[in-house]
Amino acid sequence: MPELPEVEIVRQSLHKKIKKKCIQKVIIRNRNLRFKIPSYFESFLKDKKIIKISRFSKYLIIHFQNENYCLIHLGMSGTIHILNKRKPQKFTNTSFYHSPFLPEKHNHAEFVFDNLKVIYNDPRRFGFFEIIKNHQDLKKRFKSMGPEPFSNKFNLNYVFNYFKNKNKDIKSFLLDQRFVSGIGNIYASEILFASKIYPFKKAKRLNRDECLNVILNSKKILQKAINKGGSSIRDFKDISGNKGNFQKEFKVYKQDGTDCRRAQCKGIIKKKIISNRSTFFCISCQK
DNA sequence: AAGAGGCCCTGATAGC
DNA sequence: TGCTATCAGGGCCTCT
Repeated sequence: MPELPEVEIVRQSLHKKIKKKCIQKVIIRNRNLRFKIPSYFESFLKDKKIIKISRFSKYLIIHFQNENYCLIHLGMSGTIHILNKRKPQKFTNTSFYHSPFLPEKHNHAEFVFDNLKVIYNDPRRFGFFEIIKNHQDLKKRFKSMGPEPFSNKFNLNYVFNYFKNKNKDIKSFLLDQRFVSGIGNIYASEILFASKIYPFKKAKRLNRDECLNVILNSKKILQKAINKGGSSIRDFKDISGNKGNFQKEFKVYKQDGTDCRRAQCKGIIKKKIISNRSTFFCISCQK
C-alpha cells in the first residue's frame, strides 16, 4: 500500500484527528508484526499526550511530550482507520460507530482516545511499531537512510557522486532507502518513465542531465501524488475511507501492453522483473 | 564493499 | 466450479 505519498496522506489526516489528545488505552491483539511488539508497549503509551504526527520517508512519527516517540511503518498492507465514539445510549455501554471500511480481520492494534479510536490493520504483518525514548535516538534511527526526494540534500552532486562506480541498475537504487528515502515500486517506474531512462541502465552510466531528471521528476511526481491524495491500488484509503486519485495518472505502472503515453512515441509499455519487483517501462523512449 | 537473492506473511486474482 | 500458482505498494538478512 504505502509509499511516501500515501504515508503523507495518512499523516495529514491522523494529525488532524489526534493531535493534542491523550491515549487512554492501547489494545494489542497480535504482537507478531514485522518486529514483535514489546510487552511494555501498552503501558508506555497509556496517558501519553500527542503533540503532533510527522513523517520521515515511509515512517509515521508520533511525537509525545518529553521526547518520546512512536514510529509506525505500514509495510506492504498496513492501513489505519478511525472510529468515532457514539454518544452513550440508554441501557447500553458506550460504543463506536461502525465503519464500512474497517476490515473484519487483522486489526492488530487499537489506540483509544476520548471520542475516537485509531485501529491498525495489516494482513501481511510486514509493518511494525517502534518506541523511541529521546531525540538523539530518533536522529540515530534514520541516520543510515538517504535523504527524502524533497530534501535539498537530494541534489545533483549527491546523486552523481553516489552513482559513480555503482554497477547496479538505476531502478534498484530508487528503491534503495540508503540512497533515497520514500520512493517505492510504483513511483520508481513512474519516475524513470518521466526521465526517459531505461530501468536496467547501470547507475554509473547516467550522465549529469539524466541524474538531474531523476531528481526533478522524483520531487515532481511524489508531490503530485500527495496533491492527488496518493494512489489507491488494491484498497489504499485515507483513515476516513477516502480514495486517492494518483492511480489514474499512472503512465507505466501496471500499464503493460498499452501504448506509450508520450506524444509521438510509438512504443509499448512492458513489464520486467528487477531485483524481484515488477518494473514497467516503454520499450522505445526509455534509453 | 557491493551486489544478488531469499525471506517474512496473507489474500486476491489469473490460469488451467 | 474449484483447484493451484503467482503476485502484491517493503525492508531486512545472508552469502559471495
